[in-house]
Amino acid sequence: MVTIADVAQKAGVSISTVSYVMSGKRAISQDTKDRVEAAIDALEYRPHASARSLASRSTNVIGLQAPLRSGVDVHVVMEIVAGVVREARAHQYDILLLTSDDAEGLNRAAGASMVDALLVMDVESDDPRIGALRELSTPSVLIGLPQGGEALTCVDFDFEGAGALAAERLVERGHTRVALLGAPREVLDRHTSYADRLIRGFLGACTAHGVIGSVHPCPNSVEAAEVLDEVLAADPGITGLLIHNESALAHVAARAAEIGGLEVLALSPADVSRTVPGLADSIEIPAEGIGEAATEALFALLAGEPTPRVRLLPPVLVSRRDLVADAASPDEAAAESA
Amino acid sequence: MVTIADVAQKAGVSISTVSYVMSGKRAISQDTKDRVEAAIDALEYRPHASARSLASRSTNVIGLQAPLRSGVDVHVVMEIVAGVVREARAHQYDILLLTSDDAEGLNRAAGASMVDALLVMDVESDDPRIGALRELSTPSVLIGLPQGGEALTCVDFDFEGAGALAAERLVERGHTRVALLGAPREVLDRHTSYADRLIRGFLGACTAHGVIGSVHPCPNSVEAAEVLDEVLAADPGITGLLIHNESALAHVAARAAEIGGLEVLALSPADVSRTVPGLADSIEIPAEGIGEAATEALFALLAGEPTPRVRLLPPVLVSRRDLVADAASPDEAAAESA
DNA sequence: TCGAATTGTCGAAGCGCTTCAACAGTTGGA
DNA sequence: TCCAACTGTTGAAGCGCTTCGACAATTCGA
Repeated sequence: MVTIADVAQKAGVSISTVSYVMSGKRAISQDTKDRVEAAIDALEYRPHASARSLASRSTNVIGLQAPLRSGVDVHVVMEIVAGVVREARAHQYDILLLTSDDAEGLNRAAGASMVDALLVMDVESDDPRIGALRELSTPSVLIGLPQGGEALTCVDFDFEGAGALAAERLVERGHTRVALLGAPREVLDRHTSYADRLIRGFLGACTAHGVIGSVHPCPNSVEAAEVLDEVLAADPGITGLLIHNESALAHVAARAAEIGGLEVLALSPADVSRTVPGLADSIEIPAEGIGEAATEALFALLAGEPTPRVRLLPPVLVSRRDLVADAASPDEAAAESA
Repeated sequence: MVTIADVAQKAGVSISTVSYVMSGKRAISQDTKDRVEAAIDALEYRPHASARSLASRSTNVIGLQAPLRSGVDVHVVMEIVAGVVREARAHQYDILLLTSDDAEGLNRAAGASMVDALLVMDVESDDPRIGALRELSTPSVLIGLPQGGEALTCVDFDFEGAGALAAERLVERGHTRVALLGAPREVLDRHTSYADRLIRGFLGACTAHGVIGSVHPCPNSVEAAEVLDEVLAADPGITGLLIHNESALAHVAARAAEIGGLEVLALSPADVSRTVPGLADSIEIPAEGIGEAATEALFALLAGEPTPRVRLLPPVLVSRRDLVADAASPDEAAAESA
């Protein structure tokens, strides 16, 4: 293996000069710099990561705790991870993947100084990991917005705002009974932060606008269509739907189209909702953007810059009304059935 | 931070004794061992990963190059990654996530001694990374079976065998014209190893049994159903289908049920095919098992144990005929239309 | 009962890097 | 002309660990 000593020898300078050329922490004459860089290139020198980290007390690695658990929306998780990795690489950082969803993984990575910082996904309301993170001196950012996470930096999509925006949009389109088909039951039962917040925003806006809203868990499979049947059987007055379930979206949308007289609003990553026909409006989850924003926040923390405690990416309603045959609004549905 | 010196002092022994207690590389009296372990617990000592790796010349980290690129089946990728992580953790190894899908990421991780070994997913036939890996002295295992990968250890599901098994099963059920709806076009165009092999196995078995088989790219969306329509329009004699596309599976199966007279065989992870109604037979992709097997192979390599160059996990046909109303076989279809 | 083998422990030499303190050489203000 | 202030470079001291060789102390075969 080629070490810094080899480079120094080849360039005819001392080891420390090579180090200073690489880090730029001391002024070096152009001439010396050139010789050192030539030697580095010629030898294909790569500094030994552990040696560097031992001496400098930083690893240039971020620990990412990503859930590979059941029920989560793999598509969204992957995009968030992609955003994290991209942003991290832009800062010369690498990602250590931690998948045990407990505090132990965090303690291990931080305790062994394997990482400079931690990024934690899929945090639940009242998660034991929050306490663990608070104990740690390692900086961290949560992707999510749990209760009890006050002292930590949180970044997420504004699910509460999205729920409200969706409800308002449905109200605006004339619906008076609306339903949210969301995450599968196991996710709701875990009180995953985003699911809770979406529900709160949706029902809150329904109440505020005096319309009747209901919430239903929804499996990640074709059975979602049957859930829609059940929901409509229980309340045939429902005409507006918000779907927040990537795997169920296409099935529910298809069934809704069969039934007719329904308007479906999707909450999903853009590339998912775009492939589903018949969706006039949708709210896009900027999954990759969440990963990026969280990583940015982490770097700000690492740099000691002031960072807002909570950053929520705003929901944006995207309309494809001009591209798609107008979906049923209640009036049209009434006209049809007349 | 608490160091090995703190532990040594607290236990009243030398630093090297502490090290030997932890590694077990030298005999230590039970008494001393107990005192050292008590000190470790009391101080919550965690060895500094970089210091350890610098001294021992090994990192206990595996670099995993996982694709976050478009078109791949995120579900399968996630499961493979989960299998890798689980097996790695069982050996006290961590995973460094490399997502740039080029050779540079591999060179960087290996060159900087960040990893002890490399695991590379989603390898294409004739992939430039194969050459890079061969140059490297870092051991590596490919998940996939590319052309030109001869000199490297490869682990994968036996897609060729699965294609053949599927075709044979369809033949056995009496079909004489069969079609494979597979990966989206972009994946086929890339000549991703698994897609190529599946096709080869499928068509090979068709030829061997004298039935007519065709292959069609299939988008990851509801449009897959339209592809089925087109395929049947072009050749109405087709009665047997093999679907290898997680996102398209439910849509194609649903359309096939509408049309009637078709038998659908799925090739997908068990938890995906299980949620789709009307699938009598399926071949399960043991995604997590692939990750595990690949990681096992990597550890064998690392331990200097003899390792087979290629390991393919065998396809297994799972029948739910006893659970599901029997899907149409050509005879029944004939009976129906009569 | 003696030397050889075994057991348990320790000191010290690195692993490859960063960074501090020091210093030679140059510049420039008074 | 002299000294203060830079500029550019270096040697050496670690960072926290592993591991080699050495060495007491103990055990054991003859």
